[in-house]
Amino acid sequence: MLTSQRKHLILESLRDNGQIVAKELSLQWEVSEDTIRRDLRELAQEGLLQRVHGGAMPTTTAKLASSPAMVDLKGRQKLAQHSKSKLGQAAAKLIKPGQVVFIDGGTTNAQLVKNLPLSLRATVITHSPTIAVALIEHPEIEVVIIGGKLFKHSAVTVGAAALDAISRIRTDTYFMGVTGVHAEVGLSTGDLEESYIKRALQAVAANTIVLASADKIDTASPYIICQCQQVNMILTDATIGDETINSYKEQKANIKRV
Amino acid sequence: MLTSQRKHLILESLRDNGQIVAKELSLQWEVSEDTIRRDLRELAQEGLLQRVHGGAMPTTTAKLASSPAMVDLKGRQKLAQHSKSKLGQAAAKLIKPGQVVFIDGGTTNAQLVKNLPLSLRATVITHSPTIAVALIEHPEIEVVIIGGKLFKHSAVTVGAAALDAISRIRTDTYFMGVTGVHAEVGLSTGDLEESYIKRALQAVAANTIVLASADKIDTASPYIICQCQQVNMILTDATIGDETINSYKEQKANIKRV
DNA sequence: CAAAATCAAGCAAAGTCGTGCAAATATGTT
DNA sequence: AACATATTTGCACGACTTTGCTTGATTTTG
Repeated sequence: MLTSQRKHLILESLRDNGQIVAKELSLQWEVSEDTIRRDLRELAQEGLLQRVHGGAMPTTTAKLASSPAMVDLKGRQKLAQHSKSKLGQAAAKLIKPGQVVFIDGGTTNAQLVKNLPLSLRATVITHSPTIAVALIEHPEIEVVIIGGKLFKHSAVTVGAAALDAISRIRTDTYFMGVTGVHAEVGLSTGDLEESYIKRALQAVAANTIVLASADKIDTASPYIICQCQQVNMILTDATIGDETINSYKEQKANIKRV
Repeated sequence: MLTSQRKHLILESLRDNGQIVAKELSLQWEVSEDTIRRDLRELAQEGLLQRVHGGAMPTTTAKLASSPAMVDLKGRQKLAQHSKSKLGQAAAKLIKPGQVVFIDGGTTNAQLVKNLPLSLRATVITHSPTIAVALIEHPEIEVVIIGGKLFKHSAVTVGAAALDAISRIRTDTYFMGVTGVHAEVGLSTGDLEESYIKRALQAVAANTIVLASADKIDTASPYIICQCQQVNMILTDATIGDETINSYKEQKANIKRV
């Protein structure tokens, strides 16, 4: 396993779980605890996390007096968040008044919800309780929740009950969340159940739009959802290079930067 | 569990409940009381809380000696929080390993969830996305969400879809939330749709337990769910007087104070 | 006052950390 | 291709931290 890849995954895990336990990761990835500790040391040096005995915590949660490293870090976080937020803003503009849309789980789609205007009148169907809670604030949006067994890693419902409920709806647009976008492999996700749900959702949607932040581009996860050209649009970061974009266009995928 | 993680949770719990009881946290997190006491000692050293015999209090409460009126007000708020938390604790103890329970929406039931031990293995069915999100932290609890149209005022799903999903389940215990408890009127709530859902849930549950904080007692809301004696138990505040309790017992209602 | 609960201090076991070192693997140069 | 240089990784070692337990003091409660 590559060092940079590991560091990347550490930060991702920190975002997802709010904490890092060195021993857990060493077991999970079959490397020594020393290696994880070294990674944590270096990431802490860059101000990307806070080391604690046994692992690490996000710097935001850490209650430390402002250190010189903190300024640097906050700027960097803002930057990464900013491009995700841009993506969310662009996606939010695609929802027109009166439409019925399905919003998938995931942090990128959470950004979409954050950017929805409070006055928007629309119907949002979701299988993510997190998204549903975020939409309570919007008085004009009718929210419908797809029930089922809660898959905790992604915080969305899955299983037969969810599939059954999905089969009884039709939506204008489906905002699909993915963990991997790859020109040859296609769109992919980390859980088999989820991949079935995503295909079912695509089948009942007139349009499917994928929101993929830069870190998802040119990566693949275990379970393939469909090919890139099978969705109506892939929305990604402005930071992605021209040649990368072209590799997707060669596959006739409709990929757009914002 | 990481030390720093635990300290953050202590401060969070202090904000939520207005007080810390060392023994309770040691039971809930399955660490020795010494460990909790050590954490409290160190947090007190940093001035983040005020140690008291048996646990800790927020520093703000202690500092308010200056304005007598404010002490009273803040103290009352803290007290109200504390008694709600007590109710949650008592209810949490009623859930036994392996059981299948339905947890209704509402702040009192949210307190129940906060007090569930992390190691509890059980199945929780809910129609509240808020409750579902709170349970993501619990690794051993299987969460099932009842889908439907989201009723925003209470943040629970309602409607035909929800009723249909409810008709297909059976639970050991239903923790019902209400907005009114009255000896003559019975149990009531503020929304018609919700009252139907609550009756349906009661019908599929072997036991129904009502959690009612002091402010609900002897009040009535527009939509009646059922009579007080039709549920297996009504759990309420220790602050309720004996004569009030007796007025319910005369109706053969099983009301208990904690 | 006396029983019960809570507390602090000290101790030992287990867990975690940093440093130095050597083997394995990449990278660059001749 | 052969060699030198740099990076990465796992291991060993001693130092440090955390934790639960014991003991005896202190506080609370009836």
